[in-house]
Amino acid sequence: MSTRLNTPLRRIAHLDMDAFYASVELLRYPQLKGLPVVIGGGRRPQDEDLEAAQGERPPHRIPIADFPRLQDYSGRGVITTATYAARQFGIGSAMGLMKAAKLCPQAILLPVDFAAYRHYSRAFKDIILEIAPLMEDRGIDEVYIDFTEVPGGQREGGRVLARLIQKAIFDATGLTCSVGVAPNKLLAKMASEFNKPNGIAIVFEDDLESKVWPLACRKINGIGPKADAKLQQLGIHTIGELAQKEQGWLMDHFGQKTGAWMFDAAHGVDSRPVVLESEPVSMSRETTFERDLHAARDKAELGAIFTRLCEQVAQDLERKGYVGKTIGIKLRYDDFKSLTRDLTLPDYTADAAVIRHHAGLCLKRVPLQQRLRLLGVRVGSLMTLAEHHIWRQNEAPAQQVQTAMDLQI
DNA sequence: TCTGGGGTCCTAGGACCC
DNA sequence: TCTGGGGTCCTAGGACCC
Repeated sequence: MSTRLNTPLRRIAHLDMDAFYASVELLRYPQLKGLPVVIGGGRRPQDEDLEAAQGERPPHRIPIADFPRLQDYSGRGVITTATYAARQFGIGSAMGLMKAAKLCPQAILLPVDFAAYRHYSRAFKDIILEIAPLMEDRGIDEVYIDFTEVPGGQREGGRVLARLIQKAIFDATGLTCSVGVAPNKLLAKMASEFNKPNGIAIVFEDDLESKVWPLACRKINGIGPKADAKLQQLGIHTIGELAQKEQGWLMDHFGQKTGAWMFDAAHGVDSRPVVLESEPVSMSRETTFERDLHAARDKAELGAIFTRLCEQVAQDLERKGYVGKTIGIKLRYDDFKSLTRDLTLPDYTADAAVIRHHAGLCLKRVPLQQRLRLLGVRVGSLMTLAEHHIWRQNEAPAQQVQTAMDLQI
């Protein structure tokens, strides 16, 4: 009994901004509220018209008729976000814009404005950090928060604190979010979907059977289309059905690690901590061409794009203060098949010319008869500049000795 | 009118070393 | 001479997530 009083219940929150990109756009263009709006695609001349129109009058005064429509778009690109009104037409994210245009040609198409989304992302995260300092960044519109030791974090299972954070974010930005609070990240992530939008869901261990087991396996973060298809084939559709299987049986079908993990997940078991800081493992840039390119026939164009990608990665590394020693390329052929090649250097670099040279060597190891639709450049095995400084003092002299010995032989 | 961009983690085989 | 394992690093591909 005394342990119960002294040890607070572990309460982890998952917070997810509601239709984030679309909501940010609606702050700017409130006249579009309730209309089918789609965000995505590459830049087009119409986007500049829209920006020019903004220059002349406040965005909220731009007449709806002046916005670009899906039917005016031509080219590659997918939907990043669609408003609920657009989803009514069967439009969903990751759908090709051309396909979406057939479903709802009159939908308004806005260009992606990452600078704006990043600004609001920073803003809502700063607000959370002021209230609850143990926050894990999970991308532009999601975070986990450890409520366990935060004052008020235990009240009503976390509902009071969740409400406070929701209100603080809304008051400062006008954006709404959904929060799930549960004993761990796995359950919190599921719970944040329960009452979307602008909702809160509180889950305790005892709620597993009633609230989690009826859900589709796909709702487990980590079970994607492939694993789900395999589960379906085995006659397993819900998390409850998954939980009925023995761990050994799951390990036989999905491998030791995945099987054990699935078993735990189905039983609501997850001991992953909330991670406050993490170092990047790799940085990359890639681009899909406006039309498929051929290595020989479009050599100059391809070469220029390749060099630009290397320069961008080098810039990203430098701006963020990293060096890396694994240089890689990725390409996608016109039939959508992709492949990667990489090589590891003896020393770390962030130099565009060094990256370009070794990415070029990777490219030589790849068949180039077929047209390409995408090219990418990646630098991995990253290290911070500070770490690299120390590494050079220890490792580099050892390598020099090695080289000297090799030379003697 | 198909199918973006930027990531992480896992697996698996081969090289190489002890 | 034959027969082992482990451990680590490198490379390629693939699943998954936002």
